[in-house]
Amino acid sequence: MSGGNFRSVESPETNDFSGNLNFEFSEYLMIRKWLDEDPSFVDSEFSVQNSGFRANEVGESGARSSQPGGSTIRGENGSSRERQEARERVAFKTKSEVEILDDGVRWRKYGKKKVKSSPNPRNYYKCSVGGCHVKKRVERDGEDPRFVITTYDGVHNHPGL
DNA sequence: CGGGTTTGACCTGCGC
DNA sequence: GCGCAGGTCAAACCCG
Repeated sequence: MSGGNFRSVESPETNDFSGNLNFEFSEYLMIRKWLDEDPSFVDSEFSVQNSGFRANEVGESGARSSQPGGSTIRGENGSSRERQEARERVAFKTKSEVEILDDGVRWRKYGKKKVKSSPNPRNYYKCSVGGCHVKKRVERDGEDPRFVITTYDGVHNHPGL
């Protein structure tokens, strides 16, 4: 039952925003999901979803009015782990032309770095919500520029936007 | 005026 | 001990 707490990502009825999208190409792949304390999760998750993620173009206007659809990554410690500060790291491979994926969280870019593994630079984002120290890493796939790899690092401590 | 973004510099960890 | 790669911070600038 790995990834049981991640079911919330699927929004079976939250398609209200489907008519407000700039482009409905919302497809993402969950590459990896692992806990800092449980290496067993490494490469344990590999799912393909295509239901509810919103990709906004540069300069989207008010598209962030619908509910996040539960896309907010939150660690519901359903296991024996009581470490609420456990570093949950999830890597997503999203097919989008832009890297601005509105998942209901306000991100503040705090750094950009070019990595050797890819000819494209990597962007670092941090949650601008006070008390929420969640970080996000966005990188374009070097082999498939149309794909964007988004890595979430941490768990949100604030209610959905 | 405030928040957010940008770019370079600096720091840390790991490998050799 | 040094070098490389990755990650983070900070000052300045831009936009709303």
